[in-house]
Amino acid sequence: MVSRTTSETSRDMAEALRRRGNRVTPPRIHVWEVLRDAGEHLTAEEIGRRVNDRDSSINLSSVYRSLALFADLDMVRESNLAGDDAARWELAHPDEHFHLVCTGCGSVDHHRGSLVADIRSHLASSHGFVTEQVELVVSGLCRECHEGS
Amino acid sequence: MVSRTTSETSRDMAEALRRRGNRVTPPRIHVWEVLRDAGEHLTAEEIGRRVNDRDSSINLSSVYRSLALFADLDMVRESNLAGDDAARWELAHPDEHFHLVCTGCGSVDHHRGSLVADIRSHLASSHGFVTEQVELVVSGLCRECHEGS
DNA sequence: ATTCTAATTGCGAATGATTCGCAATTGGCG
DNA sequence: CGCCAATTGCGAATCATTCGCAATTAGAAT
Repeated sequence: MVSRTTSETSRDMAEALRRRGNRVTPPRIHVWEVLRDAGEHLTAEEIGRRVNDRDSSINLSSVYRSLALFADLDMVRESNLAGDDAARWELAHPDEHFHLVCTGCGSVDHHRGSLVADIRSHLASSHGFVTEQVELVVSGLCRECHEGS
Repeated sequence: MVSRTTSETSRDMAEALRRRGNRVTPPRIHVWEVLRDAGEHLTAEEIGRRVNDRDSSINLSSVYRSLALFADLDMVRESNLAGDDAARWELAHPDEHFHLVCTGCGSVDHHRGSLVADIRSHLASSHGFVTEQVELVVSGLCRECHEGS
């Protein structure tokens, strides 16, 4: 069963681009596939490195431009993990999640659950606030680091 | 009734600094008081401007250094509001809150409530994750902008 | 009060992520 | 196959934040 809300395949990605009048170009294809294969959130720099492993002629600027475009189309998501300098990117997922950053081991866990939806409904009912995006980053100690100390 | 957990007065701030062996200097005093008087989150640049209104000899670097020190002592809090470039600062408050950023009018509301505590306890019980800091920024449309459209 | 010394400052230069301008290239419709 | 606006590569520009370092200063000791 293929989801139509997320463009899981490169083909879907290409369609999504063309539908909006954007071209399907090597930088975009590679950025997409790198993000796809990584599964995790990557720095623009990391993405650039991996893209260059596939095609060394692609410039970092184009990586940034591709990411900006995909973000605009809600196909990738940018997040700024706790007090960090560089933004990180990942494929957009329909089910919202947030990040658990462990200050002990540096691991970043993707936490899925109803929390984000709860926040959304809480704000809607109590504040008349229509949520567009929830940016939630929790830092602390994961179970392993906590028990180990 | 004066809170002892937050150093509400400049005197308390001075004590807190000296207790840790830090000096009480003009940059620190002014940064503190500007933040205190503003009540809201300000950019380092904005803080610098206001500090300079009081003492034009104070350098922006010192503003940054003061902020970093206060943040280290948990006396001010840095937050990176939604997809923004510059960080914003405010006095640390013992009761946790988060920010509601309206994409319509640009207003930033401070939302107090149990949500942050809920997140904290949820993660502790279901994930064994000991929360240190919760960074939550919700963007969307506030009631006024929502109704007005 | 005066002295001493490490902490702190002001200044300007460095950094590092991200963006921009622009001429050269190229996707994709006809 | 050819056109032409969209896109790229490249290098320079931004912009917030940080750093190095010599000069200044808070505050403990005298």
